[in-house]
This record gives sequence, structure tokens and C-alpha cells, in this order.
Amino acid sequence: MTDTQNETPALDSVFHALADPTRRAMLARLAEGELRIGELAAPFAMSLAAASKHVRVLEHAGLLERRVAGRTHFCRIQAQPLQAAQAWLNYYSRFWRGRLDTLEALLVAEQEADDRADRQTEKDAGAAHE
Amino acid sequence: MTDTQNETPALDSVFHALADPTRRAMLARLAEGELRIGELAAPFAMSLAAASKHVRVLEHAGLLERRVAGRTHFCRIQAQPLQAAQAWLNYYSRFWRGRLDTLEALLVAEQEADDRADRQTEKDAGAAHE
DNA sequence: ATATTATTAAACCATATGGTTTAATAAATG
DNA sequence: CATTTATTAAACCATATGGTTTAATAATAT
Repeated sequence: MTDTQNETPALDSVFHALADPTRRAMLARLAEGELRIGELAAPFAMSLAAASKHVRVLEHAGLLERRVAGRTHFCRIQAQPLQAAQAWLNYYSRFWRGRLDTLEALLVAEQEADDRADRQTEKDAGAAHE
Repeated sequence: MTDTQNETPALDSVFHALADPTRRAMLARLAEGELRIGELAAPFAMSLAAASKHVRVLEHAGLLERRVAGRTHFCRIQAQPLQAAQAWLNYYSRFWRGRLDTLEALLVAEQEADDRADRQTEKDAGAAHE
């Protein structure tokens, strides 16, 4: 685990940005290509000003880059910061899965011990039979 | 893309829960095993009540399960909801990476076209020379 | 029975969030 | 130049967040 205190502000803002369905939908659309603020806002039942604020949240999280061309602002996704979030999730979910695996391994080991015991008794029974 | 509207409330609460460093640190510790609320709260410079609220946020996001034994509450991680978050991140970061790859492929293709053109003119020049 | 311990409830506070509406700014267009 | 278009700024509002402190609750321990 690299840290948990220094890379943290980025994670804060990235996870926070992702915690809103409007913003996730915006990112989803941006994955297909560059969009103007107006286009980005269009699908949502909210004022342009509100959408504009969501864009800024994404921008501050580093998930979106803005290119101003005249009076229109073009937005493109910048998914690099997602990697920190992914890394965090992967690390801890692996940790968790590891724990589950350990548990499962224990159960399997128990089961196998039982199986061996069963086979042994079968064999014994068979030997007695033969 | 499974949806973007129905699985969304879970994503909301999971990402929101993860957007706070205290809660991430709590999860990190829980990855190592079950802890009481008091133990979970100990490392943080905040009241027990505040920590207790963080625990509830994690609980509501489904990331933490509480087992009450007498007066003490034991918490264990329940990382299943992380998978939805992981899935979202993986899907879109792959999308993004795909786009980058496409862009890169275009640039490489252009470069190769240039190279071919260069080789051609070299060859022509060579032929003229010979 | 009384005290101690583990945790939540309640009331409160400052600040953040997600919206709105009404300007303001600045660029393209008739 | 006047107007329309694209976007943000500002002021405002309700509710949420992350804290605090001081009870309340309930289970142990003395």
C-alpha cells in the first residue's frame, strides 16, 4: 500500500465526483468523445448553470479537461485519476477476496480431510469386502 | 452497459462512502479483521460519536456489517458492493483506454504512412541517382 | 445496587452540495 | 452595431455532511 494519506486528496475528489449519477452519466457520454458544455448538459432535467457546476466538479477532480474555443467550451474525459481509484478498489477488494479465499480454503481443506476420511473408510470397507 | 439508472443508487452510496479518508481508513483496517466500534474509532482524532456516524455511512452503503454482541458492536467488511464500483471503473477506464489506443493507432498509422512515403522518395531519389 | 463501559441519540453548528433564477461576459452572426 | 448564442457569476435556498457536546441506553463488573 503506497500510502493512505498523501494520495488521499485525489481519491477524495475522484470518489466524490463519481458519487453523483449526473456526473457519472456525463463521464459515460464523454467516453465516446469530446462534447460542448451545452451538449453535455442537454440530457439532464436541470438548468445549464447546474450542469456547468457538475462539469466543474469533474474538472477539479481532474476527470475532465476543458478546451475553450471561442465562446464554446469543449470537454474531454481525462481518465488518469480514475486509476488511483481503481488501484484503491483493486487493492482492497483483493485483500477482502483474499480473506474470503482463506476462509474458503479452510472449508475446502476440511472437506478434503472429510473426503479422505470417507475414502479411507470406503477402502477399508472394500478391503473387508474383497 | 447494464444500465446507468437502476444500479445507480448503490453506486451513489458506495462512491460517497469511499470519498472520505476516515471511512477509507476504516475499511482498510477492517480488511484485516473484525473490529469493535471503539477500536475502529481509536486511530482518529474525533469523538466516538463522529466515528460512529462514519460507521453508519459505511453500513448504509453495504460496505460494513454489524454484529451486536451484548453492548459491543463488531464490524466486519462486506466488500461485495465494491464490485459494482469496480465494474463501473473498469468498464469506463477500459473505454477510455480504448479511445487512447485508437488515437495512438491513428498517430502510428500516420507515422507509418509518412515513413512509407519517405522510403518511397528515398527509393525514387536512389533510382534517379543510380 | 452502583458504577463503569460501549455505543447511540439529540441538539446544535459551520460549511458543502445541488438546485434555482437572474445577471454578466464574451463571441458569432444578421 | 444589435442580437443571438454559449457559458459562467452571483445571490439565494433547502438539505446534507462532518463535527461537537451533552444526554440516554443498555450491558458488564464491583
